[in-house]
Amino acid sequence: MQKGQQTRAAILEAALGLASRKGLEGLSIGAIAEMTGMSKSGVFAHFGSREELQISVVREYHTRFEDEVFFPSLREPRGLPRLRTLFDRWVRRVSVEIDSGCLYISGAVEFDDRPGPVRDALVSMVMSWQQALERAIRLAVDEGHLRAGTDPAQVLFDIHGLVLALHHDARFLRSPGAVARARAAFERVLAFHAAAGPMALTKSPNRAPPAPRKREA
Amino acid sequence: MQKGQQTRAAILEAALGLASRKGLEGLSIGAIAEMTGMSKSGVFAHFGSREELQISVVREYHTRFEDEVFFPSLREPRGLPRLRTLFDRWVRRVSVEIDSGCLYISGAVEFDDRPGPVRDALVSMVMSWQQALERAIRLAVDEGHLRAGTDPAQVLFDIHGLVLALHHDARFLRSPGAVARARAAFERVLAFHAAAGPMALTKSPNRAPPAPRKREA
DNA sequence: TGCAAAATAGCACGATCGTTCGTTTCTGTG
DNA sequence: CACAGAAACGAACGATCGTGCTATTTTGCA
Repeated sequence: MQKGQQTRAAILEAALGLASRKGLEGLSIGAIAEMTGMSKSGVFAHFGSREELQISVVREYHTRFEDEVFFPSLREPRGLPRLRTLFDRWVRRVSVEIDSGCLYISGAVEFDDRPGPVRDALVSMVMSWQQALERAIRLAVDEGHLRAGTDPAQVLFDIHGLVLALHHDARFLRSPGAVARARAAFERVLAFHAAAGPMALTKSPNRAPPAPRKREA
Repeated sequence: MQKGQQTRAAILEAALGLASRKGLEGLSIGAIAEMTGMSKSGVFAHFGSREELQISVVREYHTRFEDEVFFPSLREPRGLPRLRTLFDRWVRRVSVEIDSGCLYISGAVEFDDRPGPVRDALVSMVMSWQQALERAIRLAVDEGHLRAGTDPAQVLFDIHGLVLALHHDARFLRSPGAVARARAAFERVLAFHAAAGPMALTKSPNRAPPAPRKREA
C-alpha cells in the first residue's frame, strides 16, 4: 500500500524533470519508464492516462513552487519586505531552473490554445500564484509602502514581465546579465510607485540600481 | 519552374499557420499535406527534411515580422517617435496574433534547451530584432529624448518583458486588459527615463501616474 | 506462513510520425 | 508536338506513441 505511493513519487520525480526539459507535451510514458527502470504499463497504471500524468506533474510542480517561493515569504512582514522576498525567491527559482525551465512559463506557451483539463489545471495554478502576488502588492499599498492609488494589477503585470524576460534571456539567449537586469528593473518599478515618506525605500531609488547585491530585504 | 515556388509558398503559408498554433514542434508533414490537399511525399520533397521545413518557417516568419513591424517604423523620425511606432506595431502584432501566437516567443520556449539548426536560426532572428530595438533606444538617447546615461540594454529588457507579459496574459489567461496595461507600462518606462525638457513626452498616457509625476528624484 | 490484493511486467493493437523509393503526371521549352 | 526535367503521388518502412489486455510478481496483513 505504501509501495505504490513510493514508486508513484519516483515516477513523478522523473516526469517533473523530463517535463521541465522537454515540456509537458514532451512527456512520454516510454521515456519515464526507461528512466525509472520499469515497464511502460507499470508506469501507465499509476495514472490511467497520459493526460492525468500531465495534470499530476502540474500539481506537483505547483506544490513545490509554493513551498519554495510562496510560503516562506509569508514569514516576512507585510508590504515591501514580503514583496521583495517573493520576487527574490521567484527570480532565484527561475534562474536556478536555468537547466530545467519553469513549467508555468513553458506550459503557458504550450497550452495557450489547446483546451482541455491540462490547460485548465495550468491556468488555475498560475492564476492562484498571480493572485497571491497581487495580494502582496495590495498589502504594500495598504501599509503605505507604495503610493496610494497604485494599481496592483498593473504592478503585477510589470513584475511578471520582468520574470518572463529573465526566463527568456537567461534560458533561450543565454545572456549572462539577465538576473542583474531583472533585479534592477524590479527596484525601479518599486521606486516608481514608492510612497514618499520615511518608509520610502531602503535602497537608493533612482538610477544606479542598488549598487551591490544585497541579501534579503 | 515557377510552379514549384508557387506551391512551396502555399506550403509555407499553411505551415506558418500551423506552427503558430501548435508550435514548431507541432509541425507535421501529414497535417500540412492534408491542409494543402497534396500528398505527404509531395510536401516533403520541397524541403528535404522536417528540420529544413521548420527553419524555412522561421525565416518566413522573420521576413513578415520585419515587413510589418520593423521596416515601416524606419520612416518615423529617430528617437521616441520611432521607438513608439516600433512598440506599437509590435504590440499590435502580438495582440492581433492572439489567435495564432508569436513564433519568436513560442519558439524560444520550445527550443531553449534543444540545440540544433532550428534553435540557431531562432536565436539569430530574435537577436537581430533585439539589436534593432536596442539601436532605436540608443538613438533616442543620442537625440536627447531619453536621459543621458540610460542603459539601452536595460530599457530593452523592460520593454521586452512587457511584450512577453502581454503575450502571456492575452493568449494564455485571456485577460482582456492586457494590451492597455502593456501600453501604460511602456509609457511609464519612457517617462522614467525621459530627459527633462521640451521634448519630454508628446503623448498623454492613459492612466494618472506619468502625468503629474515627472522625473522624480 | 499463507493468501488476497496490489503492483508490475509483457505483449499486442492501431495510429501517427518522418523518410525513402519507384512511378506517374504535369510543365515549360525547343 | 515532342521530349526532358521538374513536380507530385502512392505505398511501404521502421520507430514511437498511448492504451488495453492478461499474466506474473510482489506486498502487506491474518
